Amino acid sequence: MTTEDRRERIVAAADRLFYGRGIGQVGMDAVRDESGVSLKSIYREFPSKEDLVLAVLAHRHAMWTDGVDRAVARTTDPRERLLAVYDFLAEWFSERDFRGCGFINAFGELGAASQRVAEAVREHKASFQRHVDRLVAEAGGPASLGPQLAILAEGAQTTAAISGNAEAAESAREAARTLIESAL
Amino acid sequence: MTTEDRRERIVAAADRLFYGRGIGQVGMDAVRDESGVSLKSIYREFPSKEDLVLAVLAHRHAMWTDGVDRAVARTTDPRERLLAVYDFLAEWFSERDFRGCGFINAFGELGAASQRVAEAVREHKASFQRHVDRLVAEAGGPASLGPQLAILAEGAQTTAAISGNAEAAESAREAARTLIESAL
DNA sequence: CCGCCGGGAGAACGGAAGTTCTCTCGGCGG
DNA sequence: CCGCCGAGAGAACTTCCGTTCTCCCGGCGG
Repeated sequence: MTTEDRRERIVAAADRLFYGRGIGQVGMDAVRDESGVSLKSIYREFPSKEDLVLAVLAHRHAMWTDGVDRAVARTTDPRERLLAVYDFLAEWFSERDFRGCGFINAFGELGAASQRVAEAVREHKASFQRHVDRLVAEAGGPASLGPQLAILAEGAQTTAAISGNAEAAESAREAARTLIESAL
Repeated sequence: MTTEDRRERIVAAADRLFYGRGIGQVGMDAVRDESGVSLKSIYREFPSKEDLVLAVLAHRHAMWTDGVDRAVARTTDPRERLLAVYDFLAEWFSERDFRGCGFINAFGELGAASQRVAEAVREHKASFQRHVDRLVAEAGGPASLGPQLAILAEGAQTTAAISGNAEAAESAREAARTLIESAL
């Protein structure tokens, strides 16, 4: 097993555990058991749990960005591309182990204690906002529309996580459609 | 000092600490120091930390509900009453120690570990949804509008918390206005 | 065949935190 | 005045967990 393999295994295992149970509820022992990599090797790759958390967030960011990109790429119509974001959310929400946005969860838990985590979360959200802004610009919408659409996406995530109703994505999509039509 | 006094002091202190730092980052010793009530008395009122967390959430729920009610009561025009929700958010976001929705934070941290906490958060959000639905009904809006407006409020909270820009409330309010006008 | 070394298993260490216990004091009823 | 009880101060106990260490094996170069 190569070093890269090990790194990926560790991050994938930690992601599953952190996301599923909450970061503070997961000990490094659990990461070892889930990944099959010894504590010694884990600590060689990630000098502290915080470093592992940051790696997990980076991994999640890549996955999320990929997912949105793929959904958006399914069409070329600028308006449909904007709405595709909510289609992606709908798919995500209906996954069996959906538990809200991992970044928001991490922020609520560690944002006050770890500046690095807080910064990673901020950057993730800023990146999403930039993406939405770009799609809005391509659709010829006003700059004020970007924040509104991003807020809808955020709200859908927490609503779906807490009340467990995946239809939040439909409501958000509907609202987005209204906002877009009213702005164009 | 009466028993009620003590209970309130404990809950108020715990609320400040839990909300400001995250629940897991606050020890019972810190609650003792902040409240000035001995551990023995704290544990007489609240048999476990989880019980204290639930009391804090109940307290927060009452505060939040009061705040929304007061903002809504400032006007009688049904449409303005709906928008007043976002005015309340704007005030809240600009408070110095705003750190997002305490319920969402608690849910991300403990939702998977504590069913009681998860249930309290769900009930809080459901209660807010009912409130919004009622306001929508009074304004003569369609049932589909309630969830959309609630999602906007949720999204504004996490957006404001993470990116630290209180203007999220303005964006949400703007979006809400558009949705309302388009639905009536 | 032999030694080296990367990695796993798991014990060990140190600190933090939830919970309980002991001791003490001050007020209040008899 | 005396004893009792509620409450605070703070130590003690236990468990958990982040982190490190020790021991051992198995493969790989000489």
